[in-house]
Amino acid sequence: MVQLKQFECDALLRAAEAACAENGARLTHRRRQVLSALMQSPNPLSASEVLDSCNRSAATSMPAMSVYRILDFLEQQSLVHRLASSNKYVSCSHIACDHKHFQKTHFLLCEACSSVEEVDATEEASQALDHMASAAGFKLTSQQFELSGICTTCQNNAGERL
Amino acid sequence: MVQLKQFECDALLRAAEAACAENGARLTHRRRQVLSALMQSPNPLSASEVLDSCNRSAATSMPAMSVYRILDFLEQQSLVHRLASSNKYVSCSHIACDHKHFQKTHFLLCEACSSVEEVDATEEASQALDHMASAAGFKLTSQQFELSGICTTCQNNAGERL
DNA sequence: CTATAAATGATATAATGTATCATTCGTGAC
DNA sequence: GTCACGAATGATACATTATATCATTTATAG
Repeated sequence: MVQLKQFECDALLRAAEAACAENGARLTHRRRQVLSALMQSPNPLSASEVLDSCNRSAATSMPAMSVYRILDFLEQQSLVHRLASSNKYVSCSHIACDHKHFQKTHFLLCEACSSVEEVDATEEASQALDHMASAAGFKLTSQQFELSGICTTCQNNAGERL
Repeated sequence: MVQLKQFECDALLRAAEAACAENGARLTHRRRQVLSALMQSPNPLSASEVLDSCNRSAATSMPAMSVYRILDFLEQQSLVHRLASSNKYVSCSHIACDHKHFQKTHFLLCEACSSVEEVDATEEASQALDHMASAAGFKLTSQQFELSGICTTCQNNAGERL
């Protein structure tokens, strides 16, 4: 997950608008504010962090209520993902491309810098997990997991400090 | 995860007491109340559900504050686990045996009945996930994941209803 | 028995999320 | 254009969940 430059952000917002339109929904001003707050953040944001971010960068202040509503909306549109483990939100990294969200995406969470990487599941991993679950009689319904670790950057930083 | 009979519960409480003693900690009355509430529940419980459960089954009412404190304590002692995805707690299924918590345990969460199964990670799955993560430059620090699915019982129930 | 630290009780307050209804805005019918 | 309608937002109240703090009680060692 990388902080976006303004022109990249604009392009994504246009793509998001198109995605909404396909579903008969609209990407309103408020929704755009929330989505771009998430797109511009290098880390996942909680609802109130989104609120703060919106209120810092805009003239008219956003009601807290709206943030909750809009995050739900954006999640339904698959424009943002909710990370259950931290109850925070990230903008989807597939807004521009037309990945139709196979439900085989995982999130790698860096414990050091809190950055998030959205990765496609490998066949290998999917099968291994399915296999493990079925040994306990479970049939997995979701293949969207949140895995904790340390990202490349932070591994390097740790090395340098030694 | 199965609701425990009273005598099983007592045996586990004794084992838990011993585990605490090893760490120089005590399993007090209040802590015992909280732990047995979790052991007797077939599902994970939130902090306030634990509180309700304690207050239903005891004469003296427990302050809410204590529940938070005690859940933290029990988690440190590895007697209960916190499920990040739902922010609920389950009693550890290894209290009696001396699994020393290799950090290679996963939780299978049934979406239908909310029951939880604690399973050991397979080598296969561990490797596949490590491999997937390292392809994105991540080094996994935890191998304790929460996987959503449907348990055997609920699969069968669904079949019968058709 | 007493000093000490740990644990609990009690209270206040912060943080987060939901329910509800009035108002505004965008869109299509006319 | 403007009117009616539904969607979206604003505003308020409230419920739920969690933290901070300090007084009190309890267990244990000396």
